[in-house]
Amino acid sequence: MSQRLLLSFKGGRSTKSLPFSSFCCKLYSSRSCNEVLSNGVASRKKEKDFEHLFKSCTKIYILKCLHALLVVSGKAQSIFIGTRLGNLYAHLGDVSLSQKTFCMIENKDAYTWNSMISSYVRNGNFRESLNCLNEMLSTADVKPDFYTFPPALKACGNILDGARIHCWVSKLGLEWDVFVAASLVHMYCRFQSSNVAFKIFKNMPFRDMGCWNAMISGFCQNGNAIEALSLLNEMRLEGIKMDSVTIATVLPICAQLDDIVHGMLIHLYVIKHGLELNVFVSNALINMYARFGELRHAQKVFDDMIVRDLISWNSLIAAYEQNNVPEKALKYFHEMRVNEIQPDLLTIVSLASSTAQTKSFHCCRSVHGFILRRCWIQEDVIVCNAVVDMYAKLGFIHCSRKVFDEMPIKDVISWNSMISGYAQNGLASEAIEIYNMMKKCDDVAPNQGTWVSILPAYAHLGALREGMRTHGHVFRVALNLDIFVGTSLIDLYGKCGRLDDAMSLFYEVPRMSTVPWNAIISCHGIHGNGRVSLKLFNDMLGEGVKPDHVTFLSLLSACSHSGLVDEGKRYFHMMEQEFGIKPVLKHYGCIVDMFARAGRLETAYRFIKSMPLQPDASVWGALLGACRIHGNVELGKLASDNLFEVDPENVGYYVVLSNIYANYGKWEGVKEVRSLARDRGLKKTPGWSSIELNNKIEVFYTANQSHPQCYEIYEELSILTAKMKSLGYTPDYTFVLQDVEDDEKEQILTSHSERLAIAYGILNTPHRSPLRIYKNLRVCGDCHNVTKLISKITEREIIVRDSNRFHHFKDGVCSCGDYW
DNA sequence: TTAGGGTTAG
Repeated sequence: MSQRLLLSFKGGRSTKSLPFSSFCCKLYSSRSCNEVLSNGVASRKKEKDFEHLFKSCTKIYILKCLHALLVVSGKAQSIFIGTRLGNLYAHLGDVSLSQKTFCMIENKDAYTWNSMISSYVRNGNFRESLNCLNEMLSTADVKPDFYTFPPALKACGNILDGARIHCWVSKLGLEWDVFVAASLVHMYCRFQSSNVAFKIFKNMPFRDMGCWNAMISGFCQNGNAIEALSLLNEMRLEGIKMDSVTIATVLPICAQLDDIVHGMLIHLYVIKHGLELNVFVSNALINMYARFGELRHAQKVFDDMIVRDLISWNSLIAAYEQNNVPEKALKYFHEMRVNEIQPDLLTIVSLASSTAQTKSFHCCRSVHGFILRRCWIQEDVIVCNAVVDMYAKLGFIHCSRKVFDEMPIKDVISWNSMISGYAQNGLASEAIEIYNMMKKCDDVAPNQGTWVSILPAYAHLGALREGMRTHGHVFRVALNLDIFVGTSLIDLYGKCGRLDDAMSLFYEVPRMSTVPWNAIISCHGIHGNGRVSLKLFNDMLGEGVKPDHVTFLSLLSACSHSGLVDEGKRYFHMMEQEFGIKPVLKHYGCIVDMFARAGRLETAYRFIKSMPLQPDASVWGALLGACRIHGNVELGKLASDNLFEVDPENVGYYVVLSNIYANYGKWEGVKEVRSLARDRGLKKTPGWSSIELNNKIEVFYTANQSHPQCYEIYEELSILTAKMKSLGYTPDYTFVLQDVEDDEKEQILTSHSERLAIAYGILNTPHRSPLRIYKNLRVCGDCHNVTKLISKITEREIIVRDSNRFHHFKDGVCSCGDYW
C-alpha cells in the first residue's frame, strides 16, 4: 500500500502538501518502512531528485517524516541533503532541529556554513551566527563567498564587529557584489555612519534596487530626510523606477517633512504602477495619512487592501488613536479580534491610549486586565508605560502609581510618564518627589521628556530656585535651546514672575514654531501685560509664524486679564475669519471671562446664550467668578444653577455662590448652598499657600496654629497690621464669609494662609529680598490690599500666584492695576 | 542552495 502511495505521489500530485502529508502519515504508521525505503526513497539515484519532495514540506511534521526516512537510508548526513534539511527547519521556525541537523554534517562546505549563519540570523541568534562565522573563517579548507557576509553583517551588534567583517570582505574582493555592498551600506547606517555608507555606495560600479533602497533608508533612519529625497531624485534622473521598498521607505519622511503633496504624488505613483497590492506600501500609506490627520484617506487605503497583516490593523488603530477618535480605534480593535488577528504589544499601546481618551475607567480596567492575563506587564516596559499613562490621563493617578511601583524594570519613559502624570493632574509636589527618586537611580538619566515634565511642576509651585537648578542641568546637557525644554523654561521664569529672564530666553530659542510664542504671550497675559501680548502676537505674524488655537487662547486670556475687551472681540473674529481656526469651548470661555471681568455681566450672559456649542463648566465658571467680583447675586445664582448641573461634584462653585450671598449678608442663601454641598457629600477644599525657602517648600493652611514659628508669625502680622492702619488701611469685611462680630472678622482675615506665608518669609529671609508665594485658591480682595501695603512697608517685591493669575506687588502697587 | 534593501510605539 505504501508503495502505491509513493508511486501515486510521484505521479504528478507531488507539489501539493496535502497528498504528501497524508502519504507521510500513512508511511509513518505502516510497519513496512524499510521495505518502502528500499523500493522508494532509497532507490533514487540523484540527490537533486529530492527537490520536489523538499518543496512539499510546508509543515514541520511532514519534514520530520522525510527526515526520518533519510536518516534510515543514510542520506541525511550528506552535505546537500543535510544542509537542505537544516535550511528547511530554519524556514519552518524550528531552530534547534535546524542546528542539530547542521551539526550532524561532516566535512561542512561553504554552502553549509552559509546556511548555518543565515539560520541563526533568521531566528535572531546574532551572537551565535557571528561565532559561526569566526569558526568558518578559521577553517582552512572553506572559502567564504558572497553568500556568507550579508547575514553576518545583519548580525553585527556594534560598528567594530561590522568593520572587522568589512575587512574580510575587502580581503576577499567581495566589496562590489551588490548584495554584500547593500549589506555594508545598511550596517554602517545602522550605526549612524551614513557618511561611510555613502562612500561605499558612491564607489559602486553597479547598483541594483537593493543598494539604492539601502542608502535611501539609511539616510531616513539617521534623520537625513533631505539627503534621502535628493538621492531619490538622483535615482529618478538615472531612469530607475521606485519599487515597493523605496516607497515604503520614503513615505515616512514625507510625514516627517510635513510634505503631504509629495506623499500624495507618491500615492498616485503607487496606483499607476499597481503597487497598492504590496502590504508594506499600503501600511506605509496608512501611516503617512494618519500623520497628516487625513483619516478618510487612511481608511480608504485600508478598505482597498486585499491582504492585511497585523501592522495594517495596528496602523489603522493608531491612526484613529493619534487623531483623537477613540471610538473608531476601539471599533477596529474589536473587528481585528473578530478576524482572529492576534494583537501584539503595539496594538495594546494604541488601545491603552484610546481607552484613556474615552475617559471610561471601566474600559481602562478591561485593558489592564487584558494585559495582565497575557503577562505583558512583566515582559514589556513599553506596555507598562502605556498603562501608567492611561490611568494618569484618566485622572486615576493612584492606579498609575500602583502599576509604576510594581514595574519590574523602569526606563526613563516610565519615570517621565509618572512625573508628567502627577504634574498634569495638578500634583506638582508629588511630581517633584518622583523626580527626586529618579535622580537617586544610577541606571536612568533624565532626558528631554523629563525636563518638559518637571519644569512645569516647578513653575506650578513657583519653585524658582529648584527650577533654576534644573535650568543648570539642562544647560549642561545642551538642551536649554531645545524648543520644548526652552519653552518650559520660559514658562517657568514667566510664572515665577521673572518676565525679563523669560523674554531673554525667548529670544534665544528657535522661534519658527508657535510653541515658544504661545508661552511668552501667555506669560505676559497672566501678568496683566495685555498690550505686550498683543505686540508679541503681531511680531509673530511678522516673522511668518502661523498662529494656532493655543496662540488664540493665550491671546484672548491676555485680553481678558487686562480688560482689553474691544481687542479681544477683534481677535476672536480674526481667529476664524482670517486664520480659519474654529473656536472651541475654551475660546468661548475666555470671551465670557473677558466680558464678565470687565463688569459687562449681561453681555457675557447673552454671549453664552448665543454660543453654538453647549457651554461647559469653564464657561459658566467664568461668569460665576465675575459675579462674585462685581456682586451680582441674580446672575451668580443662574450661573451656579447651570454649574451644579454640568459639574455637580466641584465644590469650588458652591463656595463662590455662598461667598456672593455672604457679601450681601444673605445668610439664608449661604445656609442653603452649604447644606446643598453637604447633602452631596462635598467638602470645601482647604486653602493653603506655599513659599520656597532654603530649597524647602513650606506650606501654610488657613489659620495654621501648629507651625514651630507660629507665635512669631502672628506677632509679625499684628505689627504689620498696626503699621498698615497708620497708612489708612481698614479691613474689608466683605471678604469674611462667616456671620460673626467685627473683631472676629479681622482675626479671620489675618489668618488667611497667604499672609502666614508672607510673614514667615519676612521673618526668615534677608531684608528687602523678594518673596514668592503660591496660593491654591484665589487671593481675596483684602489680602490683595494688605500685600500691596506690606510690599511698601517692608520694601520688598512680593509675587503671589494664585489659581487664577499673577500678582506682582512692588512699592505699594500691584502689576495688575487692581484689575483681576 | 545559502544572501541585501521596507511599514507601526509608550
